[in-house]
Amino acid sequence: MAQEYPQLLLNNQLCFPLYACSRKIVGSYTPFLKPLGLTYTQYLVLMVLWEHESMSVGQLGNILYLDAGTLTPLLKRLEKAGYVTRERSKDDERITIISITEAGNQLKEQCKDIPSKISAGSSALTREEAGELYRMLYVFLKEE
Amino acid sequence: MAQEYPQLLLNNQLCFPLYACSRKIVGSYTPFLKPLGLTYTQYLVLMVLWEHESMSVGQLGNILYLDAGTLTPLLKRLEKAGYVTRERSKDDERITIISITEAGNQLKEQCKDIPSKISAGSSALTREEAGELYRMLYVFLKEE
DNA sequence: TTCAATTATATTGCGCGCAATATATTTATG
DNA sequence: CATAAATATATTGCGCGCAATATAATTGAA
Repeated sequence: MAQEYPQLLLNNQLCFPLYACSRKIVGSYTPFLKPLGLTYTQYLVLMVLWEHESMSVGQLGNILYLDAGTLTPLLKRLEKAGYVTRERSKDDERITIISITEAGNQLKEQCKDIPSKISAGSSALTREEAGELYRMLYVFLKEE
Repeated sequence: MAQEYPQLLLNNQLCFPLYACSRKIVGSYTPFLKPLGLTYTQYLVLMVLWEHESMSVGQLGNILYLDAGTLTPLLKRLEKAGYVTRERSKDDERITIISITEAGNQLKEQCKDIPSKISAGSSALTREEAGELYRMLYVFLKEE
């Protein structure tokens, strides 16, 4: 059947390649993360904590664009694995402070070569193009 | 804590903005799709069927980069809603043929203005930039 | 022709991702 | 000071998304 509404064609939408691409690239981390017992989202959380050491659930959510419904159970799994601690702030009992543990910091050593292995496979874009892509994605992210 | 491995900084990775961006844009469809009782992925499936009318589960998966583990339950929900039918091929009983129904085709009328409403909110990129973004995403998608 | 390999879909299990709601704490207001 | 509003996190429910496994049909090779 011919499509009388060209705007409804999959190939005319920016959203679909973005969605498919995101899943594909996130999936490309699995071979490296699964042996460590990590998911991609857990890896993102750890990257933030490797940089900042300690942070509230809400701050983590602001940085990663995730809410407590996603983060709370994920953080409990990381806690159970021994990579983070969860404790209520003394100053404000509403806030839960997440901190990286010694074991969590040691994971960094096992993860430090992952980015280069990932980007090795996706050399189809030049450095400039990748930079431009990065910039455009942040235009969307920062919007409104 | 300073990060001794700059490649592990969130802001140095292309994958994260892609992942966050994808979720944000997919989420922007919700206000339009939820009143119709559809999810974004169901909407993608319907877009393919509005164009092609009838197709196997495997073909749908090839187009949308999704596997039977995702598609089978999703298609059963669309069947239950009356938007598609699922029947085994006469020629090859392994194949399940998905076909759009009358009711499924009528949904097209209610969806035809969604793309313009979505892109209206994301006018931060010029037409040329959007085209360039689209092209780069497909470079990743088609890779290997 | 028989049976092993291949193909197509379905099922199971688990971790998101997010909307909606609940709970507890803090802040603001009268 | 009492209490209503705001804030931060937790819980619940549901639909993906995907790996792993299962099932059934078809194809291929001896």
